[in-house]
Amino acid sequence: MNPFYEQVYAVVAQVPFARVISYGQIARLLGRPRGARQVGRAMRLCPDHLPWHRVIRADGSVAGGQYAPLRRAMLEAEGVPFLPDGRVDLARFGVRHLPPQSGGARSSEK
DNA sequence: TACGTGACTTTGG
DNA sequence: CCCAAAGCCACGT
Repeated sequence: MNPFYEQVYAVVAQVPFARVISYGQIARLLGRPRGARQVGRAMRLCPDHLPWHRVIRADGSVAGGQYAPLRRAMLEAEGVPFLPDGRVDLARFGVRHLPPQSGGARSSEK
């Protein structure tokens, strides 16, 4: 397997509970700002031990084609609320840097 | 080796 | 605010 894929899996595995990240975000962390699609391709392999359901689009909408609704349910089960638009509030649940802390993502503030 | 496709992102109308 | 088009990278055929 190419190192890039392993890197993608590593990042996704580091994503904490009740938190989401976008394909482009992961790609950027790996040094491939244009590799968002390749991240999606890597996710397509769907490693069972990975929280692949925490990986969504940059706009907050859930991808995954046939499994999109399933992933949405999994996220809600973790405590990630979905907006009526069918999107996640990346401003509060979008991981900015790892490890993620309450900084900016706290639901008990302002 | 070349063409087509896609779990994406960003910019323009 | 919503819709459409272009750009990019890898993999499959």
